[in-house]
Amino acid sequence: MVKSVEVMRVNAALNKMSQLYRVAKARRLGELGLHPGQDVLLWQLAQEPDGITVTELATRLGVEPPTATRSLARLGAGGWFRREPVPGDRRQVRIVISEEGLKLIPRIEDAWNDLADQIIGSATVAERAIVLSALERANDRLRADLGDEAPDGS
Amino acid sequence: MVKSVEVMRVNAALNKMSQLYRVAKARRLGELGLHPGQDVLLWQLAQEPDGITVTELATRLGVEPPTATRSLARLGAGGWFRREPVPGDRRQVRIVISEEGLKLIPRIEDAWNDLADQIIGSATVAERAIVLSALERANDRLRADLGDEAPDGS
DNA sequence: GCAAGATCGTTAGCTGGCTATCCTTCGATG
DNA sequence: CATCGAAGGATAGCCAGCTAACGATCTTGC
Repeated sequence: MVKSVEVMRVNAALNKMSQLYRVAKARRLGELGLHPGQDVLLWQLAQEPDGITVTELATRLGVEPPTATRSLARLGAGGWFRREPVPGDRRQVRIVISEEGLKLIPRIEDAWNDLADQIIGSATVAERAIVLSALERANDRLRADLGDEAPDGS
Repeated sequence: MVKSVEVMRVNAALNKMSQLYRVAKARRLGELGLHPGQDVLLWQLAQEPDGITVTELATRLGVEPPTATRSLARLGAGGWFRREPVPGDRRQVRIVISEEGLKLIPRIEDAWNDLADQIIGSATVAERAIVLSALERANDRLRADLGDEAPDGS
């Protein structure tokens, strides 16, 4: 078991990080007319030019299907994607990113770049490697603890 | 500027961490009849036996006052705190934790311990030091970027 | 002493996460 | 071929974060 003082600091740091990261991202994305979460959604759509189903999208986002449905509903007004029926299965719908949506991708990636640089840019190469591996290992353990196996999507 | 591949991994890891940490915490807190966020709120109240104002609470939580108001409203039904008028200023209200609320604190801290252990327990002492310092430095930079100066509360 | 500005807390309305539930459609089984 | 279970998507309701804006109160300045 880890020391208690360390635990409190880790807990505090994680809580803050969780929140600050979200707020900082919200600010950057606001300039693009996007809200937090919509960036990852669009980016995932951009990875599959032929489109993906709602459930597949939710899985890649690491989110439950209802959340994906609602995000799409909010985002729908922007015209950044279209819905196409899947031949042979009338239950499914393919979500396909539009031209307008594709244009946003580079700007989204720029925003991510800025943020990541802000967060780990001050660390040395060696430190970054340790932090990154620690982060990914922590995620693995959390995932295992939750009995979940969703790929880490974005 | 950090390399792009690294950026993607950091971004992915942070997004996931943000989410997994919250879900894992939700599970632990659910056993105590609490929702995510309410743990930190109660813990902060416990740090000041004489109570604090809503605005002060919000500041310590690193949250906006309306969020604190609503969290208190939700939590109010549980009887974990009471409201006391502030002599000399009828605008303010002191939120004071109750006996019942105080009883939850050790169990909350236990939950945090479990989580932190799950996250950084597998790292060596040296790695933990690096990760912790990197996390705190990242938070400082994010805070500075946001032009905010809220103390990191919990 | 009165008016203008600042501060405290609350309410309203937006976003996004979750679970539970329902409807439609597909598949598998009798 | 008819039914019943499984799966995809959408809906409803809960929690929590934010900004904008309001009434009440205190403080400041004239």
